[in-house]
Amino acid sequence: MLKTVPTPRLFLIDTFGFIFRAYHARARSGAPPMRTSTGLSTEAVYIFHNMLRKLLTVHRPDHIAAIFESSAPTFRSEQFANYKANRTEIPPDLTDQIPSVRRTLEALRIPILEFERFEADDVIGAIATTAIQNVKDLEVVIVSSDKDMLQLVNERVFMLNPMKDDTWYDAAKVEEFMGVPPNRVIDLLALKGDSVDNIPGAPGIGDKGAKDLITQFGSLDAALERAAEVQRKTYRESLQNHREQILLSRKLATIDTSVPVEWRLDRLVLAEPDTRALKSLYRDMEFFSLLKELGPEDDSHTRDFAQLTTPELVEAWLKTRPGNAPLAVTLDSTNGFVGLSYAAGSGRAVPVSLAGYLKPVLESPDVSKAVHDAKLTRLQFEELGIQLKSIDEDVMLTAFLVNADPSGCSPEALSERFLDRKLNAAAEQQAEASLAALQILGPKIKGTELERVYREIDLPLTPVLAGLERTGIRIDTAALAAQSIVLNCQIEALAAQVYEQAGKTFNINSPQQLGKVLFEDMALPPPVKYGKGKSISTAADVLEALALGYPIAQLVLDYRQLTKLKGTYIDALPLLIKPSTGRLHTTFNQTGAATGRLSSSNPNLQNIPIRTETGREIRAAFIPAEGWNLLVADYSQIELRLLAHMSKDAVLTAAFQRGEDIHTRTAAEVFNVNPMMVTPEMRRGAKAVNFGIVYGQTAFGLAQQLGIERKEADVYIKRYFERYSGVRAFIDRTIGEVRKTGFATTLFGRRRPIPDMNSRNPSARGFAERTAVNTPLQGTAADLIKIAMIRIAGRLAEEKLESRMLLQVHDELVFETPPAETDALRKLVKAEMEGVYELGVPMVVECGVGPNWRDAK
DNA sequence: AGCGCCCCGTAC
DNA sequence: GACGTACGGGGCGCTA
Repeated sequence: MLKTVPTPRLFLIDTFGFIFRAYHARARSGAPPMRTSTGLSTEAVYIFHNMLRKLLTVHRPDHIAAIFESSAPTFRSEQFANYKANRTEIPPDLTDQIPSVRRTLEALRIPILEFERFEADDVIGAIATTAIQNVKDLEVVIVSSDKDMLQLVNERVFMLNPMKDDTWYDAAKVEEFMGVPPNRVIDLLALKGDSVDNIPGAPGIGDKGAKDLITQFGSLDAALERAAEVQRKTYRESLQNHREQILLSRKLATIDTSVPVEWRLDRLVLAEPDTRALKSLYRDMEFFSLLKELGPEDDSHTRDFAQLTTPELVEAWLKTRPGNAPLAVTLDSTNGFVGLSYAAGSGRAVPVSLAGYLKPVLESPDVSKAVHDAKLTRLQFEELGIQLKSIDEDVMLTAFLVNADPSGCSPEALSERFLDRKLNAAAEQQAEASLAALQILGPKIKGTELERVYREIDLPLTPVLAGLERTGIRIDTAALAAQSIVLNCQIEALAAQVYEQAGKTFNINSPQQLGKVLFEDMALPPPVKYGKGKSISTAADVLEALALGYPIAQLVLDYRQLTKLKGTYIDALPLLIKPSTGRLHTTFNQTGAATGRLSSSNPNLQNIPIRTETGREIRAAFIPAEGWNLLVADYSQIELRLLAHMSKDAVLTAAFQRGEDIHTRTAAEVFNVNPMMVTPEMRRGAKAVNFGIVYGQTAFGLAQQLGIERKEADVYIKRYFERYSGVRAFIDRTIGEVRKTGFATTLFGRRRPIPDMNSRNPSARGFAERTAVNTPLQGTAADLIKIAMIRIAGRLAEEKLESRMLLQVHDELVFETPPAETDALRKLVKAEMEGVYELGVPMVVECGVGPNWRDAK
């Protein structure tokens, strides 16, 4: 029986022709450019990749090659200076994609052919011609969207246009499409020209004319010879007068199938795709859906290059590390790999299942570790039962000290900024990137005050914070559940009243709808202050101003407060309790605030309510371990004390030294009365002034805050600075220095760039100036409490106390403590916090003990 | 449906 | 325009 053997086929891809057309087709379509998160264009790669994939699956080529254009000048451009002149302006974002196009081909294991000085067209023509001459029965398929290529079509050469719905061209199809058979395509082009390739053609003869002339005379040569017979005057004269140009055009349009290219069919074989390379490409290009298709599991054998998949490989690799080299470590928990590197190019990934074999090294105090985020990495390894030792470098913290930009410290941001490359997601590459970034960032802080902040504050704080996070805090969920029910009733009742007053129902939560109801439907007097954007502000201060005259305003205020507390805290917090510990574990971020303060998230435990009664109920749900106490220690007026220290203002300093109530003192100064005569109202005003000074408040803001006239606020501020002249001088001096250096600096040398100090925009400049004054105060306070935390944690360990530090809230620390230790802890904490650093004024810490956070006061 | 931005409100 | 530093929820418009 006869077996039908499929005809072998060689596919030749016109690479540049394709990506060029694909790019422009997409650009013309008006679709937004496809880019990675870092701005790298990817659409040409994407389209090219999809074309290849379809080609490979639909046609299953046995033989294939992607032809690349020579980057050097070609013999054609030497021959005719303007050749393809209109095509040479390749947009830069397309040029940028060419290396990735190459990677795509390499990953799909499609052979690449490139010959110096030859056009892709000619190379394709030459290969197609020699292929069918030399290999019996072989068919050639040209993959191109360039109609010029149709001249190559014959009974064994075909063209496939992936841009045009995979149209398949054999000789008949060429004739149908072009109106002439393949061997006359060059004649046709010679007459009609080609603006893209800058082939001039015959002036006055277009598509239709060219086709008709070739059909009528059978060929261009015949048409030229018998030009006199042409009826239409423009055609006749064009043929007669532009003979040279037409012949040159034909020469340019002719694909030169005789260029000497050497190739071997057995080299142009399609192999299995390199999955590892494909994944890496997809990651870099952010083709996440394609990445997902490949699936995570076959990583183990496709990544064997960088992967240590057996204990033996792990042991062998570890031995390659020079004894003194710091080891960069990452843990990619999503994919389940530990990343390791001790030098550029040494990166390896170890499956988490084999992490145990790393334990001796990771836990060795003699092997120095470098990580991106010490606190996170420490906690991640604890989950694997590994206690990392000697974490001597934290790249994230180093980067933050170099540039206090909360958004610029992620591995991705650092990789892009300092390594000028997109971060690959593979664990071993992350480790390498950490090392590389550290090599650039480390020297920037070496020998400066920043290095001391790093070595003495931020880095030693990481295990302390890890402890706080690991411990978590206990929550009285039953109390919160009960509150939720009560609040629900109250909220519903309030909503009903609001709807009744409004005469309709609407979404009270929508400031937009609320604004319409209040100021349009109900015609309440709108605030002088409008919202920044389009809609009228319905902010609390606006509603407060209306509350006396219009009951609905107060109802909305109450509604807002209750829904806020319920949504943000009462209902949200219990959901975040970790089942394995039954407690709430926040994350403290050391690079979350530009001043050097910590921030807290998931949940944010630094903004738990305290001001309102309902809010305090929430605070009461934060409780110590069964039978223990909660101890709260907070710095009294730390920022104003720092202001006294830094400004050396005599009045402020004396007031703190005498242990006076600072707001009463300020009231006495500003209102020029004896402290005994200060009323609560006066003290309230003075307190607002004191806060305002720290934040750089203006008279307008103070007036707004206190509900007084601007002029009156002006007087307060003027008197304040008359009495506290040292503060005035400090503010002026600080602004001057920050303007000069561009940085605001804390007492310990932590610094924050303030770029807008010389801005022509008065608003931006004002903002910069306020920041310049506030940052040293806020930042120094942050430094101080961090140092205190490190010392307290040290003493808790040394003295083997069971008490645990739970939370930090900027100027406050929260502990849980067994009754037997409570007194000792109170003394210890107070001493360490107050004695953290000697200032020109005393530091005062107030401690409270209680059964919950609200009552520990 | 998911993302980003705005408004608003909570803390220090 | 007007008070510094954060985080987060809900609304809402945009994009896919």
